[in-house]
Amino acid sequence: MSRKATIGDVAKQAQVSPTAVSRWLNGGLELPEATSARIRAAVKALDYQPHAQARRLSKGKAEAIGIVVPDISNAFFALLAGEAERLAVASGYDTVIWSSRNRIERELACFDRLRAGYIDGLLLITNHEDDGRLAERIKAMPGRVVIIDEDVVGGVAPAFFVENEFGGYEATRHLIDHGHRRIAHIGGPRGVMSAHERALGWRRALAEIGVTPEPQWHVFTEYEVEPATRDAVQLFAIDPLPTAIFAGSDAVALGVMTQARRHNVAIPQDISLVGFDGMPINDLLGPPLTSIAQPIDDLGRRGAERLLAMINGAPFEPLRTRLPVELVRRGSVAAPRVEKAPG
Amino acid sequence: MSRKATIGDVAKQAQVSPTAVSRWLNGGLELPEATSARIRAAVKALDYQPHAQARRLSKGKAEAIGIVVPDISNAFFALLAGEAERLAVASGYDTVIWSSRNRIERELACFDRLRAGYIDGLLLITNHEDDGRLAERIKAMPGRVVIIDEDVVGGVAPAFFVENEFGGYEATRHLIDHGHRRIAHIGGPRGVMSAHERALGWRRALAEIGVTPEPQWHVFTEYEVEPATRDAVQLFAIDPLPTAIFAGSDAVALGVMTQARRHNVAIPQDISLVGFDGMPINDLLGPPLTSIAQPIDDLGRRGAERLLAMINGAPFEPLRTRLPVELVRRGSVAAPRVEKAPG
DNA sequence: ACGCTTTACTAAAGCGATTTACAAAACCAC
DNA sequence: GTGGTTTTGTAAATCGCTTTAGTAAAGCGT
Repeated sequence: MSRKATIGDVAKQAQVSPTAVSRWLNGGLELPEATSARIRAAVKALDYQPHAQARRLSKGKAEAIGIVVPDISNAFFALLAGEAERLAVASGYDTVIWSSRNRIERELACFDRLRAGYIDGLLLITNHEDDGRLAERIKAMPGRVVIIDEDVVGGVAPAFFVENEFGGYEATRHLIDHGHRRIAHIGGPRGVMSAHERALGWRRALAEIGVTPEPQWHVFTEYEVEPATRDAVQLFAIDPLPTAIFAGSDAVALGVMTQARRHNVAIPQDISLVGFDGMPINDLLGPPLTSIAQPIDDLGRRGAERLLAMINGAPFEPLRTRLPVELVRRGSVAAPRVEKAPG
Repeated sequence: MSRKATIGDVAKQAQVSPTAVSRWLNGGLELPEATSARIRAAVKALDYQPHAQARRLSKGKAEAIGIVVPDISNAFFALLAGEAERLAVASGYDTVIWSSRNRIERELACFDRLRAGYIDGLLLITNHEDDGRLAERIKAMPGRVVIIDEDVVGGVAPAFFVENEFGGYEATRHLIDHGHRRIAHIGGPRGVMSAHERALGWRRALAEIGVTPEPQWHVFTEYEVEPATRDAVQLFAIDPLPTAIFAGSDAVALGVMTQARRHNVAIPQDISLVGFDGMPINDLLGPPLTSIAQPIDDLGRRGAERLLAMINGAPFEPLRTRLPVELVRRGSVAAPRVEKAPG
């Protein structure tokens, strides 16, 4: 079994110099048909393919971008990453998807790969509060990073978020419109922008009807099914039970649904529920989950677009873009069984 | 803004040769404490990190593996890839996840990356019938490819599958045990091993009770929600309606559930349903989906394990390993409303 | 037939590491 | 103080490709 063919082998077989082969292949050299034909034939015969590392070392570009997601087995992130990847591939870039498991060390490792030239740019999707290290790395690589979905405080980079506050407001407003007043909220962790903003929207809607949420109405958890399932228990310990719950993400809503089932609480008969994300599967849940839909595709696509543009020389402007959200009505909201008369 | 530090910069600062730095960093050189301290200091001061492409070119290894999945936004593959990635990372390997969108050209492109030295090995998860090209590529890279979940006919490589036939049998048997006899099957595409085997199990169970399925009882689709939703229509056109359906995957079952809803058919009251995969979310569907659970974690883990072992010199043995499946009872199966007396 | 432009290439210098082969200095035994 | 060994390194080749700078030959106008 012979070694892989190099550009030298091709050159020899085509009776030209390696330079000629390289330049011809990369489109920088016009050659008479006879010569190109010989090169073409040699490439074909030897099944030549440039060595990726060598090519990249030489060019000083990796022609690849990285996408960091907290957890690739979370459907939301898988969708997001999938969309970003689709765009990158269409632009001729390789895509490396990393699952950080929400551990900052893993995220920092991705920045190392960026610095190491393994990738040209990074699409960062994080899920937790930064201790300053992420922001610092981002600052160190201007024009190489785009932030999606969740903020990194002090991270100077283009960013694409959704209208979290408005989404929280809409979700709560929707519940209020059905007659609810005792509306609890289980959302993402403290110190995380999206969680904070969604909770603000929830508070604002409640404030509009003169309701001040009691402290235990607000439960903090993570944006994943398992922690949410664990923490959702607290909701069912509130006395009197809330008549509705606004969950900070669909994964969190899944956790609430699991606990509701365990506590023999029927949704929406006993408690109404609104999620946030608008995952396609919501339609098929029992009951179908009403949710604030994010433009997941756009988020991934526009993030990747911006990153590629910057890599290819577009000016570095750390703009923050907000994308709209939309309430999608399904089956998890109904009027409350019995609602106290307002104080 | 200064250029990234190279090994030469470190060497200069530490007053030694680049060779010394390289060898010391890679553990090949014992140095007196004074010298190592200088190198350590220089590395720290310059925030030195070896250039990935250069290192890889030099070493002739990429220290990375690739994982090809049909669609990363499909939860089953996301879970599988996530688990394989976890293991690879734990072994110090980078992981590149590619979404092939089930297009063979995209899969072949991954083989090109393997040949190009961009990765050291490939974990192949495919979903469709091969036209011979995949098998050929696999053969050309012995010891570099491991196949998971779905066969590539003629692909000579270690492979990890599940007990598809037994799973199909169990699923159908479970329905039969509830009194069903008119059991339809909507499964994966023609020419795909898992689909074929699961259907065989279905036929065997039916044969045991003397039932020969009519041709229209067997619907072919793809293992994705959207095509399955489209094709599931055929099931609801069968007259008389089957009392139960065995879906070839949970995604397919989701499609069936969608159509059932549209046709006003209640699961499990009007029709019972069994899926295949055992996705965690099945618990939260309406109704919770009874399904044949695959050991997804094991599939990913053992595949990655084998691949890494081979990359590191373990002998190449193209063994096919079968992993067990297990029926998980949830809420989508009930006794039929009315069952015809046996012929 | 001379100079100028165009055509059709090539030599050689990188890219940033690793690795092999070798050497100066220090140490040690006798 | 001589020969051998160990310690502490280094010079230079190498990986496979790209790219800059340049040249020989052909074509062309006059």
